[in-house]
Amino acid sequence: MLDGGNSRKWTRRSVTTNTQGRNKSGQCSDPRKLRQEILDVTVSTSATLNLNKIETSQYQQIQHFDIRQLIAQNKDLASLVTVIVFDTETTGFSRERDHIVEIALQDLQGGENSTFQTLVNPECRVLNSHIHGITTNMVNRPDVPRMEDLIPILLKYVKSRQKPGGCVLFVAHNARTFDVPFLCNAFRRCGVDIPSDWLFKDTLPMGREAMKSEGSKPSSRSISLQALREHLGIPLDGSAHRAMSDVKVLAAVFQRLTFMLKLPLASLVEDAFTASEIGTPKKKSSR
DNA sequence: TGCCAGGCCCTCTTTAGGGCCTT
Repeated sequence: MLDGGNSRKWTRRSVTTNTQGRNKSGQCSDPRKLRQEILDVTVSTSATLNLNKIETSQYQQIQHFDIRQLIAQNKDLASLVTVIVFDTETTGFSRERDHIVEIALQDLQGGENSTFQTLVNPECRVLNSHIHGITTNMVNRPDVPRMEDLIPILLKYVKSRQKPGGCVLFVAHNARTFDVPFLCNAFRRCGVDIPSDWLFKDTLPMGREAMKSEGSKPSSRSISLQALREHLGIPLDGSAHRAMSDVKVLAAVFQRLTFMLKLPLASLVEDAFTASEIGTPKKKSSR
């Protein structure tokens, strides 16, 4: 159920989300319309956010989820697992100092509402616009959601894609040391826990393994997302280093890698990690 | 003044160092 109750106050400032790659300014004052627009991901959306802490906490109370128990019980994983490829653009590499400026998701089961994309207001200057083309002026605006505005929407969107009693497998390139720590820190700053039924899969070691299986020396071939895309003959759709464009590339790369490595869904899920397994940053080593 | 990201993997290796990957 997406509504989650009717007694909440709708007082947050207006924001703009965009679920298909284009941002459109504008506001919506009707909460019911907001709900409809957030889920209507085949068109650009604009929204006034009215979600409060109480609503967010509803998602934090998800019961502990143990996918390994389901595997042991030989449950039909295809009917339980939602695979979502995602990518984040940030203000830099530091998970502590830098912030997310764009996030995009694609549910691999496809169909209506299968993609979600939005810019994120980092509330700081964007100094690496030369990388992704996202400028300070594009995101430091009242109609672009801050992370605390976005999290309830994101939780709702993912919940809307989730299968009853199932989990979500989020896939990203370098997920373990980049996207997931950034996501964890963004949630932590907002006082929200990553749901325990969110699992994560990193395609970086998959790419390394696939190259190895082809006989390449590990050090001789790049396993960056763009290098894998070129190697696998996948066309670039949009600009590299924009979140949705990279998500589309990664979705194709991920499916090719699972085929090359003959990885069944159970294996993918079993090797996945949870947000709680992402440790706190270590002190810089002496080397 | 010193720091400025962090984890994984490879090798000229494991009591270490350096490159890759993400923005």
